[in-house]
Amino acid sequence: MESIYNPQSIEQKIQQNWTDNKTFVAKEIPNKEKFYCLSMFPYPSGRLHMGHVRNYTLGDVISRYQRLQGKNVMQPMGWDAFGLPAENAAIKNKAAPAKWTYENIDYMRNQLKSLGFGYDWNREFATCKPDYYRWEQWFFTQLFEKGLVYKKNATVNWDPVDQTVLANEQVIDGRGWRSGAKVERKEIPQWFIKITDYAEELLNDLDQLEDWPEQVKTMQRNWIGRSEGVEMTFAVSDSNESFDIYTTRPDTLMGVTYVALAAQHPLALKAAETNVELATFIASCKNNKATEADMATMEKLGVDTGLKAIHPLTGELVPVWAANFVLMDYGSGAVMSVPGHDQRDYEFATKYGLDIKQVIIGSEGDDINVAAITEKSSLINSGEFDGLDFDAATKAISEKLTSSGKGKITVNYRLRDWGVSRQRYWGTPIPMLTLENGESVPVPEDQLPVILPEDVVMDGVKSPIKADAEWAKTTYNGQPALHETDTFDTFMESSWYYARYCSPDHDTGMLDPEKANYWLPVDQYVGGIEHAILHLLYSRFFHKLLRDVGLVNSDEPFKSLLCQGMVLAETYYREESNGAQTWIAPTDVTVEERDEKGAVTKAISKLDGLPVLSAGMSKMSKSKNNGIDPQEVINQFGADTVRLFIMFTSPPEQTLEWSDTGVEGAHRFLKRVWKLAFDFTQAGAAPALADVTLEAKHKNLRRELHKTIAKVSDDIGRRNTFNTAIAAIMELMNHLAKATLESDADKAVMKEAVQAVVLMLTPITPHLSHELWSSIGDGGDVEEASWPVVDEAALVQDEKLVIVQVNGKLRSKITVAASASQEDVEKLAMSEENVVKFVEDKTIRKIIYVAGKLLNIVAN
RNA sequence: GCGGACGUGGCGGAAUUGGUAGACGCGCUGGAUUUAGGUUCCAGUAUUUUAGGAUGUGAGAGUUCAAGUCUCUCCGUCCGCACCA
Repeated sequence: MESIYNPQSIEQKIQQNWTDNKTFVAKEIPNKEKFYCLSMFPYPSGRLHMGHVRNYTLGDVISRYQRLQGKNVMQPMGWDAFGLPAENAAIKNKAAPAKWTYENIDYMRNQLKSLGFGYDWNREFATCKPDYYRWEQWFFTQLFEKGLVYKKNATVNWDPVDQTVLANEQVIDGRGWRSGAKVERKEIPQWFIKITDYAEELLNDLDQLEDWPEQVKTMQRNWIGRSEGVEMTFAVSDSNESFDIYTTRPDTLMGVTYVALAAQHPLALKAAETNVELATFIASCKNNKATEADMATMEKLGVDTGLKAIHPLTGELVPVWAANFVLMDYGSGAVMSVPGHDQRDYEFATKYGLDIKQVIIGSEGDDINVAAITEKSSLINSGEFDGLDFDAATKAISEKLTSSGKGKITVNYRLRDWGVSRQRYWGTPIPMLTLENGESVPVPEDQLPVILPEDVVMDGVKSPIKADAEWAKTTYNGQPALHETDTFDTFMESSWYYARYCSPDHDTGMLDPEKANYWLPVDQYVGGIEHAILHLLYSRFFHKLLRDVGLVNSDEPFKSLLCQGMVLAETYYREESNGAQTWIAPTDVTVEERDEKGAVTKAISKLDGLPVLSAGMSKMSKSKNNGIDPQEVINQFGADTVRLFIMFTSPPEQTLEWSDTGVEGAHRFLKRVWKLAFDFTQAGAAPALADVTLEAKHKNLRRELHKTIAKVSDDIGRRNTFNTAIAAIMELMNHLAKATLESDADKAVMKEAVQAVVLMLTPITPHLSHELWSSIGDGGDVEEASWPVVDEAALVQDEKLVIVQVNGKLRSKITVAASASQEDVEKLAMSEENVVKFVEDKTIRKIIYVAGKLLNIVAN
């Protein structure tokens, strides 16, 4: 072997070896424990960024570790290939989105290969290919037949820049998640999937996901937003109209002094026909779609509709108001207002001079003249319900409403049905037809797939399949019909790709159920926290849909979930004369000075030598120009160094701060490992451990080794704390570097240790380990080797270090025989000079002994 | 406003079951090698000190023989949701 570690000369060769030997091609093997490890597939944007590298390194380390554990591992990779950036790039480059996408895929595939990830490339697919999306179209028509799909003319979020509809989830702070444009409201026909039919199950099944981060489950619970309450009907006085309201506080029903409708409520709209003030108010609400955060703090405004509603229990008349804070799409778009016991209603009532009635006893200090009493306690001023507490009152009142047919107990969800229509070109065509009579029918199965033409010209305004009037024309049962020209939300493709990997070439169905049920559920899913709600909720929903059409037999798609943190880097800028900031890439900056906190106080540009300002650490991004190109680091140090640095610097869920010196440190460590292995090969043949006599130093070294094996196995296999696993290997290396290589026993122990180090590093630095194993291994490739086993006998200590404390303070450390009794230890401790000094003029009150570990003498 | 996570050296971080606080790495200091720089190797690196110790994990209290770890109050940072009736 070479004496010097030279990653450039080995990595490519080894990657080729993996390809040639089909090392990572996975097959269903009955009676062998399977392990399906999946990292979230990338959008083919052009180049890998450091976030991808972190994500995929985590997945690869876990996969390779499980493989060494003897499991049948499947780790696939593919492309989330539909989406907006391809259209934008196409407009800019005057090329078709398909061409741009396929070129990016080719480039990024090579990048992934250069990082040495152990993917089964036979399973690769891109979601923009008809042999993938045809099954998505087929599935949608199945959902239509099952009544889980409907078309609705609805107010949607309209992104004026991207010219498309956004799902609620794609609106962030009132702006489009990609364009950042202020979202407007617009009414157009949309296709929806009834995810709300599965709300209860999506909520309840979160409880079985023991290996998901609590944070993600909490976010999903809040997003589904289940609440229990009562729905009741208020009749409108002097008319035959009525409307429903929803409340979670039926106990306060007797305190209702008015009701409030959403501005868009049908009754409000109708009343506005003869009420100019109301019409003006409704119009202003429509235009005033501020950001959601602003809305929460926005002034509560309303207008009296002039209508009177009849209280369902007392028969009293209460005024009906239209108010800007009532949401049309939650509950029924109307609320009963109890200003005495709801702070928002209280403020509204105070503002408009409406009655405030107390029906709940407050605690001491509460004053209905100052604020609403929102706690739950006993009822007053509520007639027959006086004295009841919240639960009893809720029960009694809802029973009374139910028996008189004026209300019922209901459950409400914050979750809305999933609008899947997009007015974009680069997506899966929605497989629906509009007949001449206006009826919508699914495209018959024998006419699927509806193919998206790839050879198109983007004009930047209209989708090519909308611009070409001929494209939509077709027939249905001999009658003229038109194809839907909208495409699916790209979350549709990513909602089932994990299942398609099990049988990517299956061409007679969406999935091959036998293969799908062999591999599913995914054992370990790795991806960004930004998908905590949308992608992960939709995938869970799709899995249940797949189950309900008999394609899979599990309830949940992802058994265990790991969400990696962001990658940060130093950020530098210059203040321009007009006040704008110009961001300067950290690779173009030389740091000259840091303060005692390590913050950069002086830095200059390498390009012009003039000073630049530091903005500290922030997420690697285009806008801050602080991305580090993985390719450049790979070229300089090799893939293994990048992988090691990323895994060592932070625990996986935390943010990772990029550091050039840290990368060098990781590289330095690999050079030391290489040197140790090289020196070992130069020392001559090593005899078997069984054939040598071990001295104390050998036993100590073996104990360190096996302690390390135990820790690394636990850290990687159970805790997912790769950083501490690597630290333990480094610590072991520090011991090994000091060991001599002279006697046969030296060599035998070193052989065991070097082999274990190389094996333990295999998941993290697979190229280095592969190469070293060919020189120091027992034959065969390291990918086929087994994870080192802890030798319990080597862990046994003849002597133990006992910490001696006096009154809880460390006074001495003594070494005792492992068999020593408490009495022996006490005697030894009492003979320690430093212990005697602290107890001699005191009375010993108590002695605490933790066997073989700690002795605490309590004295005063 | 609601929910969640977190707060430890110059920096990233470790301490898994309440039992030696600061593993490992970076940086820094000194030394060896070298014409020099770089590389590599060795030693040191929480604060303070009268060199015995004392202090120290955001602040304050509490429980305990023993608290970074458990309890309470407060402060701060980050993330998610946000007029949800």
